[in-house]
Amino acid sequence: MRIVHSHSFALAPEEAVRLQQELAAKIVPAGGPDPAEVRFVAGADASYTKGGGTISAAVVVLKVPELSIVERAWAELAVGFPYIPGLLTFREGPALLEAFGKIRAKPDVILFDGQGIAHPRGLGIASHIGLLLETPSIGVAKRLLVGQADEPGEKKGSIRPIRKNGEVIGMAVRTKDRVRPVYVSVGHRIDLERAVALVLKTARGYRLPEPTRAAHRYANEIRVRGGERDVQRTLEE
DNA sequence: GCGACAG
DNA sequence: ATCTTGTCGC
Repeated sequence: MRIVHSHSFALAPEEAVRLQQELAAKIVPAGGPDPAEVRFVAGADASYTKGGGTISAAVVVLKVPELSIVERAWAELAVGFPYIPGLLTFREGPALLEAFGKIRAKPDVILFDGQGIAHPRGLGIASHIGLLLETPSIGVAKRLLVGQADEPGEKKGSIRPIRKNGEVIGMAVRTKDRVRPVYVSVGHRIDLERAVALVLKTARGYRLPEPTRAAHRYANEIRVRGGERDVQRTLEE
C-alpha cells in the first residue's frame, strides 16, 4: 500500500502529543464502504520479543465474506519508543507502516488492535495509521482507554454506546454470546454504524474479528521464527 | 495530589 | 505487550 502522508515518529512524548492534536483535526469520522459490498478487509497487529527489544508487525488481508487469507506482510524493527498510554502509535506505527508498504492489495478497510477516535486526543492508532494510508480504518480494542459504556446484552450483536462527556465516541460490541465485549471506534473515513457492522460481519466464533486474530497470529509467528525465514506470501488481484 | 491508563 | 502454573469449561 502507498503511504500517502508521512512524518517522523522519532519524537519526544510532548512533541508526539502535539502532532496528535494536529492530525486529529484531519480525521473524517464519516462515510465508508457499504458493509455488504466490502471485498477485502485487512487486520494489523504487533508482537514483541521477550526482552521487548524488537517489535514484529503483521498485516493480513482477508477476502470477505469467506474470510480466507489472500495476502500478508511483516516487518521487524528495533523498538524505538516506550509504551505510554495514549501514545501507542509511536511505538507500533513505524513497524506497521513498513508492513503495510509491502502489501499489494488495496483493502477496503483496515481493522486495528487498539482505539480509533476513542482516545484522549481523538487519534488512537487506528485513526493515525488510517489517516497516513488514507484508507477507511476501525479501532477494535479489548479495553477502554477513555470513556465508559454499559454492559451490552449477552447475545452476539448486542451493542452499547461508549460515551465521554456525553458524546458518543464508540460502541461496546458483543461479538460472541456471553463473552466480554470489544470496544469499537471509528478510525478514519468511516462512520460508527458501518464500523460496527464490519466488525460483527468478520467475527466468527471468537471474541476478536478474524482480521485482527489472523494478524495477531502472524505477528507472533514472525516473532518466534524470525520474518526472514518466511518465504510464504499468498498473492491475488 | 490521587487514580486511571489501548498494547 | 510479556512473564508465568494451574485450572475451569466447551
